[in-house]
Amino acid sequence: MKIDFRDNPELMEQVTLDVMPCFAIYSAANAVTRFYRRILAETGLTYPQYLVMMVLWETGGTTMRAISERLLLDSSTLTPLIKKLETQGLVARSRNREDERLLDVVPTDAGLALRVTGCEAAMAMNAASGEALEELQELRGRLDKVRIGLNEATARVD
Amino acid sequence: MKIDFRDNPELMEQVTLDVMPCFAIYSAANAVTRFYRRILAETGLTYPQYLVMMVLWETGGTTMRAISERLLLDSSTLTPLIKKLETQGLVARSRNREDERLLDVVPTDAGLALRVTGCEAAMAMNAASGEALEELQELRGRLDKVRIGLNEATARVD
DNA sequence: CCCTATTTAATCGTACACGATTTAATCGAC
DNA sequence: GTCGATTAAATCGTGTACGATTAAATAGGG
Repeated sequence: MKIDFRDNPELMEQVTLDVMPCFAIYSAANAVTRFYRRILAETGLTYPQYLVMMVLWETGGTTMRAISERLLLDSSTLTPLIKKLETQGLVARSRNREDERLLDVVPTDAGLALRVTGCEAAMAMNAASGEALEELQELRGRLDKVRIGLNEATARVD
Repeated sequence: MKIDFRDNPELMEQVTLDVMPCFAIYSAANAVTRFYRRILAETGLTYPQYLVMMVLWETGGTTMRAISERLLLDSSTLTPLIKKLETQGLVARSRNREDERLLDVVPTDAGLALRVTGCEAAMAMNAASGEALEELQELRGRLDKVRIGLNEATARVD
């Protein structure tokens, strides 16, 4: 099963972008953020900002640590992003009373008010994909498995 | 089939990150670039740079315009990226003789030499995903359909 | 042939991602 | 309790993505 491309250089021609699932994932992700850019324009949210708001809508407010675990993004990505949400008046940031290391992030009324548009955006993206909801859920399940496999393989090297 | 969340606010609770295929795509794409960061470290390539090299390995050299169409990335992303590949000695950039608007991009010997490692990286990513090749191809097909649907929907607004 | 419309790269500004490092708070073994 | 280890955010540097704009080259109708 192990292929040595050095011994069979002609096999390299079989490895093309067209058959690489990683490129399909990468390219679909770019298409997702492009799509949401349009549909979220009225809210002023970018797609990653929208994901943070999703977590806050679901939880009603939580810590940056929890957002980081949920979205698999680290503090160096989330800190400036959440600060921007704060300046837009959509969230409030404050240190946690019990543990001052933690940052509480809570949606404001203005932030909560965007939830309707947010839900409509999610439905619009499902519709635009041209796939049935059932197929999309199957796709989602497979992607989750791939993501877990890749992240475990990446972590294993540490 | 059309849902008005304003009339049924309780339905918004059904719209969660867990069921959103867009988040699965986005998050899997982050996992892909994280995984390749490790495996491509020895080549000094980032994942997007690797994709450009894939196009050059397949074509033997082409124009920026063709790379842009193949990868669905525009010149504002590709120009600095390909300039970096040039300073790393992996590609040569030159204006096309027939049409001076076009930029020819050709792999150097050093660039061609990375192809073996590049093919091994693609195989490693397939293995790390934990899915069979057949499943990965099915996944790829579905993602292609979703990407096309999303990009058409995004373009339709123009 | 000329002049406008189109096409292609490049440039600029904004916003992610993430590795590496720093700082401050908490934990825990003793 | 104290101090070294751990944890959480923030900071910094590098490298994408992409909309908007610019500059240069080509195409094409009169």
